[in-house]
Formats: sequence, structure tokens, C-alpha cells
Amino acid sequence: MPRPGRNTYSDQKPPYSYISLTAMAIQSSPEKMLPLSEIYKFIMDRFPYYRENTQRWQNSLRHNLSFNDCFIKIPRRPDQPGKGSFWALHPSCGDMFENGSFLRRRKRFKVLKSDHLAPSKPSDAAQYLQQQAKLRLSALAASGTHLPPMSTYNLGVSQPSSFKHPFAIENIIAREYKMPGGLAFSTMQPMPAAYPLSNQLTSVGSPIGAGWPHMYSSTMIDTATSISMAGGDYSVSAYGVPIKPLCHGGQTLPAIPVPIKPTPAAVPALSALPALLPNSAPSLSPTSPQTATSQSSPATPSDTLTGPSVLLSVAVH
DNA sequence: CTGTGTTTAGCAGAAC
DNA sequence: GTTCTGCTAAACACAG
Repeated sequence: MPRPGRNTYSDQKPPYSYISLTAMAIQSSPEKMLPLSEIYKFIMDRFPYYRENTQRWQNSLRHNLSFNDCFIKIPRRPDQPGKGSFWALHPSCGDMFENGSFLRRRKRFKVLKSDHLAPSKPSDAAQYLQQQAKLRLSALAASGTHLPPMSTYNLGVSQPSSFKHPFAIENIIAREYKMPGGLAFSTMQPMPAAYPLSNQLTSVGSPIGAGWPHMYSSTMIDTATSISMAGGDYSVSAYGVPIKPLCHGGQTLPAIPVPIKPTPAAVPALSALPALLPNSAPSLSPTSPQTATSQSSPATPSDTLTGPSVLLSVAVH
């Protein structure tokens, strides 16, 4: 098996699909969402192969973003002018990749409109978001300080150990950002919330609670780097590990992306968020990760939610 | 004009 | 053999 270069894939095409690459980019961002241009940048920064023929692969990438239900579009807020929207991973898309590896996707992610609890109707979407806003605020009020690190996936339930599939996005990203020189990237820090909602859903859907024990944890990174992958080497020498660290068995966690495509009504719902979260203007800047964490709320912790795992489904066909 | 987003189509390879 | 996934190309519309 041809082995990529020591530090990168060099000019070889990485063994990742565009879906995987896009998911990596999105996952790498503190807010779990990126504009298209940043996704381009992420890919080009890390995979020299994609510094050429940009028109070709970027077209394909855009195609994937639009075509695949696992990517959802998030409108820019008025105070964030610019072209295009932000893109995020669908809350339930973590199960797409076989064994948690981004090398292969076995299930095509598809939003099922028939999900009775999914916010498929405009009113449902708005209500759902408001519920999540309440929930998050109540968690903030309860904790008083920091939010737990944010993740798209509920990793703490089905995979309590710290091990991650070498090609799971956490490992890939963490490996990328763990600078040997000591400069850790923002993924090593607690995840700020893109939109300060459903983070605490972990505590709703899981008895584990609000922690993300192995997301970007040092243990996880050590594990990853120990599997011949240190230094950003995208080695493929040890990816056959039967583990499924991503959201699994219905245990999923929305990262708050407000799906435009599956639920068009989410746009007005999203725009209503600032009203729900005074002074907590959800920051998209990695430099202000705690923007949304300093607020308390009159929302009561008794607010309940059915749980994220029932929102959407991964369809196999 | 350029970048972004959507859609359609065709093809190849892998999985079932 | 069929189905599914992924890649590529192309056309078009829209927004900044």
C-alpha cells in the first residue's frame, strides 16, 4: 500500500472523499461551521493536492454541499456580512462514516421527512430552536460558568473510552492542529458554541452529562499520535480498528446548525435567537469563544426536550 | 464580475 | 446484475 509522505499527502490525492474533507473542515472550526471559502482554505492548507485544479474540486465540493443532506446551510447574521452562508454538519451525520473513519462512508445520510419529532414544519423548527435556547440557557444558569466543549457528536455515550478511530475526524483534526512546537490550535480549547443552544443536550439525552471526555482530549491525541500519525502524517497504516466513536445507536447531538434545506423555516427561527439570548450574540469568531457563556436565563431547567437522537435519521438504502 | 449555491447528467468503482 | 457512492462537468440563478 503506498504510504503518503511523512508530513502530508504531499501532492498525492488524499484518501478522503469531498464529503469527508468538508466534514473535517467544518469539524475543525470552533463553531462547527464554516463559510465555503474557509472550507476551501482548510483543504488547501492541509492537502497540497488541492492547491491545483481548484475549479474542478471546488465545484465538486459545492456540489456535495448542496446535494448531501449531511451538510446544512446556516445563514449569516446581519453583523457578519459576506458572501455565502455558513455550512455545518447535520447533527445526525456522524454515523455516516464506517467505523468512525472518514476514509469510508457506508451510509448515505438522508433526512427523513417522516420523522415525527423532527422539526419538519416551520412552526416545529422555530419551536424546537426556542426549546433548545431555553435548555441551553438553563444549563448556563445552572453552571454559572463555562459551557462544556461543543461537539457535533455525542461521543461520550457510546464510546466512553478515549480511543478514537485513527481516521475519525477528531483524530485527524487534532493531529493536524497539534503543533509539535507547542502551538495548539483552537481545537485544543473548549468549544465555543456556534449558536448557543443545544450544547447541554448531552445532559438531556445522556446520563454521562455535560462532558466531552475524549473530544480533543490529550488522551485522545496521544492515542492518535501513537498510531504512526504524529506530525500530521496521514498514514493509513492502522485504520482497521473496529470502533465507532461517532454518534451511534441513535445517540446523536445537534451542533445547532439550523438546517435550511431540511427545514426552510429555520431561518426566521434562527434570526429570532438573539431575542432569546440577549447579549449573547453567538460569535463566529474563534477569538471570542466564550461569548455565549456569560449569560444567565430565567428559563427553567425543567424544560425538557425529547432528545436529539430522535430528530433525524440516517437512512440506508 | 466573481463567488456561491443548485441542479442535472454521466461515468467508474465498490458493495450488496 | 443492481444499487449505491463518489467524482466530474456543466449550466443556471442569485447575491455581494
